Amino acid sequence: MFHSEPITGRATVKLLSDAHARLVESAIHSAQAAGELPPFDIPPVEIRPPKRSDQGDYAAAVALQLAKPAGINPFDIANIITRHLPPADFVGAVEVVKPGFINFRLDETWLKTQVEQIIAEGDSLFQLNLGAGKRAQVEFVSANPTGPLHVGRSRGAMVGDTMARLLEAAGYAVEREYYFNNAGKQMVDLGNSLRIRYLEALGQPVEIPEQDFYQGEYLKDFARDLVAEKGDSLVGADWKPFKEYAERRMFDVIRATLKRVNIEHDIFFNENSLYESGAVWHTLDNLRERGHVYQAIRPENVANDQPDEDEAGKGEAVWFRSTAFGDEKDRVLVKSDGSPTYTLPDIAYHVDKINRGFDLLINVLGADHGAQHRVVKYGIQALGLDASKIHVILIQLVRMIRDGKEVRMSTRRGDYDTLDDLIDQTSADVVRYMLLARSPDSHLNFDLDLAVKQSNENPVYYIQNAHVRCAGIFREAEARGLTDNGADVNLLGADELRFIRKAMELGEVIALSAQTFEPHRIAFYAGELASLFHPIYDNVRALHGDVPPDVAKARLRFYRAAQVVFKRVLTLMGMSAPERM
RNA sequence: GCGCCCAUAGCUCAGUGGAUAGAGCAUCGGUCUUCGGAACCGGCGGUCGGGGGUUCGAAUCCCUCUGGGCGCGCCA
Repeated sequence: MFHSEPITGRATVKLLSDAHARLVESAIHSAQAAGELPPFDIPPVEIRPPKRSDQGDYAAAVALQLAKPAGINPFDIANIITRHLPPADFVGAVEVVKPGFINFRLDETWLKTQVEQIIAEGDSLFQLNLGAGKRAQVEFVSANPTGPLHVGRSRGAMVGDTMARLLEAAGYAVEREYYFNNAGKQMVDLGNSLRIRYLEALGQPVEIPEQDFYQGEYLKDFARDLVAEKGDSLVGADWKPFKEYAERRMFDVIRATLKRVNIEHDIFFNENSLYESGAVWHTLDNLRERGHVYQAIRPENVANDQPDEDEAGKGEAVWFRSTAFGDEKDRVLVKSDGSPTYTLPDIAYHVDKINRGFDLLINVLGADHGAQHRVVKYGIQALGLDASKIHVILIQLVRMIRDGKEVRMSTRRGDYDTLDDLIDQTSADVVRYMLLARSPDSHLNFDLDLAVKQSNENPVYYIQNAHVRCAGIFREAEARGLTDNGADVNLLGADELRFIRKAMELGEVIALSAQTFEPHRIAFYAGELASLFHPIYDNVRALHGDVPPDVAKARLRFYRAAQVVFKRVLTLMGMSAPERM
């Protein structure tokens, strides 16, 4: 039996779409109870702000959906629902329109009270409890320490960190994790590359290899420092001490770079620890016990009358029968030489994550890893664990555009555009925004020329300027000895309320982003908010013209609230909220 | 060949099966010179890649074709 609870505004209503939906559900139930609507299962009621403002602040299309199951025309259904709507202080006018839309208008008096509410919530504005008591982990960046972060990786960094911030706002306890491998051939190459640079720095004749050599300038810097520290004591050493030194320095560089864009990971997880703990082989044993593994020269389910050329000389490998879970082919877990492929420790890693008790695991990966993560999920399923906790945000690749042409990147060749370079040329805020403000599914053309421009073509400044303007008003107000203390928000006008309406959608943006794993939404919302703000700033003067003192005070109060909203939104994007520009 | 992603204004891109598809830039014209103009207002600009289908309703879901990106290792 549906129990309708009184719905009140004030401090409690943070998700207005949801609140309206509950009103409608309640109305349908009571209409059914009264016999005005026939019994039927109520579909999920979805309510959201319509595109056009003359269609209300929140609109419901349920009546259209219900026409068939109810056997009544949608316009009548809408009217019946409207009659049974329970009272709520945030609801103003309710209108039923043509085919059967129910358009809600927010109550203006209630809306005005939200100005004070926004100011009271401050930095925790629209802090939700959707994830209350739940732990989420976001794994992102996860670049091996072979070089500085380049721009391609950076997109995942911004998306991952913003996702983490939004999950925090939704109420989750969030951990940020960086997974890395320091044991592979890449790292041997890195050690050898530094060894050569070291010898070079000592003035010894060296030959720069054509292959397997990292050419970046940073290794020359490391080499100089290493000479200063150790002199020529490492001349006879192999790659190992160089690899260790390079790794440590590289992580310092990477961490410092991430710090510049307000990203700090809680945990750096070394793949190697999975070997040290035995987790890798334990995972394999578990898979074997469950019968998902077999030993063979080639996968068992391919036609074997024609052996592959490259199978020649290879012994038996250990295969994971991933086809049983929908994979297109089985995967090798252990090579014939006895060493594991990347897949096995990756599965072990995710087992480890799940065992750490997270309710939600988010992986931010580049599109080039799209196939790999599926194999991991199959592995998790094979082990009888809940793979549905794992959600992958697959990021399409970034193309750097300069002078209208694509700029190719390669970490190994050394002619990449590093994230540090990019920040130097623009700013941390510009980089964060431009890499965030795109759907992950969409390829991102990063226009270097535009990013460098500090003009109105650049949306970042437009948004931040809204915050700057609010701060400016209060600097001016202070200089004139004015305050917003004791303001009467009832004196606010329609322009200001239009902004407050939009501000009240922030909760939905946070909730939706967290539920759909689409952090880019906040970036577009920020732009919309700013484009509502600037005209108001121009038209609604607080300190200028013949504005009555009490009205001026109320407007100051409004700008106080606007500043809170912009600061919150900018912070959610990991950007600064400057007071001046 | 197979799998995943993409195709929306001149450009870069939003768009949770709903009402007349939006924004920024570019372009053309206007406001205005300040509570910091990195601003405001208006105009121009679209057969949502083509074709079928599902639905009361499709840019959105399904099929297909075309054109792009990525992936299809006993690499990581």
